[in-house]
Amino acid sequence: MTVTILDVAKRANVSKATVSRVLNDQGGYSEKTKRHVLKVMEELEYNPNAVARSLTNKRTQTIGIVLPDLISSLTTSFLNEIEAVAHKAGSSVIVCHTESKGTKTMKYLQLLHEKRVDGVILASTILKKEYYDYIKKTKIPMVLLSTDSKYPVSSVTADDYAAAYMATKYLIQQGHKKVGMISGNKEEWIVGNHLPRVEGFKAALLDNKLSVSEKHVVYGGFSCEDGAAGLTQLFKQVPDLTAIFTENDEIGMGVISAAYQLGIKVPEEVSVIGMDNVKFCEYLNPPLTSVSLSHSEMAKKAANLMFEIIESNKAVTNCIVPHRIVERQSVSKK
Amino acid sequence: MTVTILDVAKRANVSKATVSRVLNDQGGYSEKTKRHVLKVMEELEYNPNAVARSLTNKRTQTIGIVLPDLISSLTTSFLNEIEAVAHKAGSSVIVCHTESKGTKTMKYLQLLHEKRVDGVILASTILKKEYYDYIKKTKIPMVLLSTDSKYPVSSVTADDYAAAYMATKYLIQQGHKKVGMISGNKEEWIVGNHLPRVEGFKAALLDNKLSVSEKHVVYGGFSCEDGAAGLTQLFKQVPDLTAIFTENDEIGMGVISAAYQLGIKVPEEVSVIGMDNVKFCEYLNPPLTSVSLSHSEMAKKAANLMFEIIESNKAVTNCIVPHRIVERQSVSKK
DNA sequence: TTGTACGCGTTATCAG
DNA sequence: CTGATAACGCGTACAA
Repeated sequence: MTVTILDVAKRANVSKATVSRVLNDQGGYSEKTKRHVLKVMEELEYNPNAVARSLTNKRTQTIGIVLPDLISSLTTSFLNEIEAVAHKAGSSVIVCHTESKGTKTMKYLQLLHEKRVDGVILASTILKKEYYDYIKKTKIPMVLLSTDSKYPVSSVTADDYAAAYMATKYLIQQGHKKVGMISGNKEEWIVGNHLPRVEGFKAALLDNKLSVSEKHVVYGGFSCEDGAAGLTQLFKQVPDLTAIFTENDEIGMGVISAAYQLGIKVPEEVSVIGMDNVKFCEYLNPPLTSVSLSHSEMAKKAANLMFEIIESNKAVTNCIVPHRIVERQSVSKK
Repeated sequence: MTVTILDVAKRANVSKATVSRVLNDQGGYSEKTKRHVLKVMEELEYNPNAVARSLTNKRTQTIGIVLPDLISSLTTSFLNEIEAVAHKAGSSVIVCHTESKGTKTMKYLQLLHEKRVDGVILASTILKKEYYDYIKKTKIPMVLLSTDSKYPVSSVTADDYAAAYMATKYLIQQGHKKVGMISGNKEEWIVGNHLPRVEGFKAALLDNKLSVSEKHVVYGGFSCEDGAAGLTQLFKQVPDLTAIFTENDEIGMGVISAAYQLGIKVPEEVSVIGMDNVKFCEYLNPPLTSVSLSHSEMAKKAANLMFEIIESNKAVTNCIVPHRIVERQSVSKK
């Protein structure tokens, strides 16, 4: 069947051990035998078996990433960066896609453990006690991506509160006094029982002595549809609105689209600022001003952290990536 | 350390064999011992080792998917569908991301073989002879997603030629006589040495006795930027243009955006039709008419096909998913 | 119904 | 420098 290390050994008149040694060039053999063995490998088209290797090694050179239903641009940024880093580190990545409600998360954790992945990156998912207990017991190295947690687990996140504050303050600085927010679903993003983005929004308003109430924010989902629906809802709740902060860019895209259909001019009649600074912002009409959370940077950091933990047992590290506003044409002065 | 099947066996006063049997409930044991063994597993928090299992099994319950740099919405559709199907089939998926030029493809194929994946889905990538020879030699089950090939390999694709033809014909039916195309990079999509979408475009024009020449199509990349650049380039090459067919929706998004910035009205001055019918089409200003290739359907089919091949050695199957035009507001009658 | 013993492909530990 | 040989954790004929 498939040629094994033993076949190579026989053909080369050496022992398995020697073949294994040159395979992982560990040294401890003559140049001559090395060349010979290498040649035989060529001839036999030998291909090592990573499964067998992993069994003795206790390393699979594979990490898992589990993530919920996210905007495709986010998912892609995360995946691309992580895969790139992993590949550089000689590892592969298994993707586990928990649907929105995250009931599958625990199952995936178990599955990944069964496959003996070297570590798992948990993205945009609240670390429940159940999960924490599990990874603690099994000692699976884990890093949280884009979520914080009260447990001692490494993480890389953005400062959602501060970013939302910044976005709102920006609007205020442009002269807006009546500003609303379209948020994503309440349940899904609860981190430690609060909504950092909503709180940042409110705080900025309060600090500038502007009116805020529950009427100023509408809760929906994270998609374009929700943005479109949110716009009319928000105007219903506070009719003299002049600016809107949307929890992410898809929502922002939805409101720009809905405004267009409704004949409301952006930014002349309403300004809108999004969040995430996803690629398409630049290509909307008008281009969407957004606060950049550089998800790819977060993902890259998370992946690098992961391998540091795997390889050198690095201590729990929590890192926060910076954010900034990138101005385009969806916000005007008031 | 970690508890193995042997630990369970000892504690339960049975042999490994018995434990193994109840583990895979193969029957051939008394209800009593089954319950007992199960209980012991619980107590010991036994977690099977998939690596060891794979070694004897010759099945890793893992498939690989290799794909190039694609639009994020495509990547996500592909991945989500494939992962869902795989998960239902009790498998995981390893993602391999070959950068645009695809030089890493061969390496990934080898890597996946080394990991002894049960099969690989190759997406949007030309099946070079080198790849084909390799999968033939190694007997890795493979299905092509969104690419055809002259080799006997299973595949699920769209009929790019027909779809492009349909898009162009649609424009013509709306009364347009001067229509151009913005295509993606020449090299990347060469399938059997031709560009089906470009050819479909040209054929539709010819069949309707309209003028076509190399001037009517500009070649660039597949992104928004390329669409934006393509627009001005195309107008330079044929100034009296009234309609544009773009090879994908991102390009279409780019031209809509560029047109807006240039003060060219869509669809009043130029109509544009895209391809792929990606989610965001609906939320552009104006919403982009596009020919739907239902990528998620393709991906689902591909994944299902993959498992049929793995499990029942299904013969080479080539399937083509249908396409249709979904009308929105970016095309007007002339 | 249950146990024994061997194989899966590598790596690692000792000897020589 | 090189070769036996024992793990690694599990499945499975074969035997009892």
